[in-house]
Amino acid sequence: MRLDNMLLAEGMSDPEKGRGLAAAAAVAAASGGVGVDNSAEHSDYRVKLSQIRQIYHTELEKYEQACNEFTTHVMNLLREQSRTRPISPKEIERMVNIIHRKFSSIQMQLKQSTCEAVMILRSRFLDARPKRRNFNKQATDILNEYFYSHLSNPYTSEEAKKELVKKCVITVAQVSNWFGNKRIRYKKNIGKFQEEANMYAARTVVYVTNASSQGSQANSPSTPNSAGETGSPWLCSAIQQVPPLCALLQPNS
DNA sequence: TAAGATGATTGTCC
DNA sequence: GGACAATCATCTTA
Repeated sequence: MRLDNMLLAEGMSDPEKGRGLAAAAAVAAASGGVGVDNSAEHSDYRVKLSQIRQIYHTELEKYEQACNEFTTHVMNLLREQSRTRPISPKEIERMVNIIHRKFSSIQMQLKQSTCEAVMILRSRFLDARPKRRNFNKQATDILNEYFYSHLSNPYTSEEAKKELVKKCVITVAQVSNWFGNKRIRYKKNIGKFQEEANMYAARTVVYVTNASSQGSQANSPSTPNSAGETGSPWLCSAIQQVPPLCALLQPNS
């Protein structure tokens, strides 16, 4: 019963629907007019689902035909035997029932295999984790600028997060992930990030200098938290191990 | 193609 | 619930 429900949910119970979808999906796939990877994958999924559906119905028809043929064959045999011994209608009915039970158990196996195939297909196409994409250069730049200009306290407030989300065109979770990864990787290997830190710190210095020379306050990144700030535990454990960076980040440098 | 870089996930701690 | 640390999975580069 559960198998039937699942097959019904996947549209397996309607052979015509299967053919129609298969044709539509095949046309979509062949035309190449699929806008995004996702829908391309989904059309591939539909094509494969339709193939499974067709195989299922072909096999089902075959089994039904075989069942009928075998039943007829056994009936004929019984009729032959009835010449030599008396065969009651009950006995014939019993034999037919046995045959039908056998074939329905085979059908059940077919349904089970079909369900398994559909589930594998689903897990491969629909439930699969989306592929990772690197952020674009601009987004990485913005995130790095914020990180290095807030080295003394590289944590994002809700507001800053929202702003970074807007600027980088990524999600809040991605911003949080990025900062989480960055903090850990920076701490683990400050030496490796020194050059990068110097570069972004220099950028910030230039930016702030330009901004102040124009008589305006720097507004990007939001609420710039002077990187030269002292007293932060983070600063102590991280930035102070990079003397050139420290020098660069001194307020009066 | 291997190694390194990087975004995402998971488990743990506070 | 957020931060951290370890790890996974994928991408990029030499």
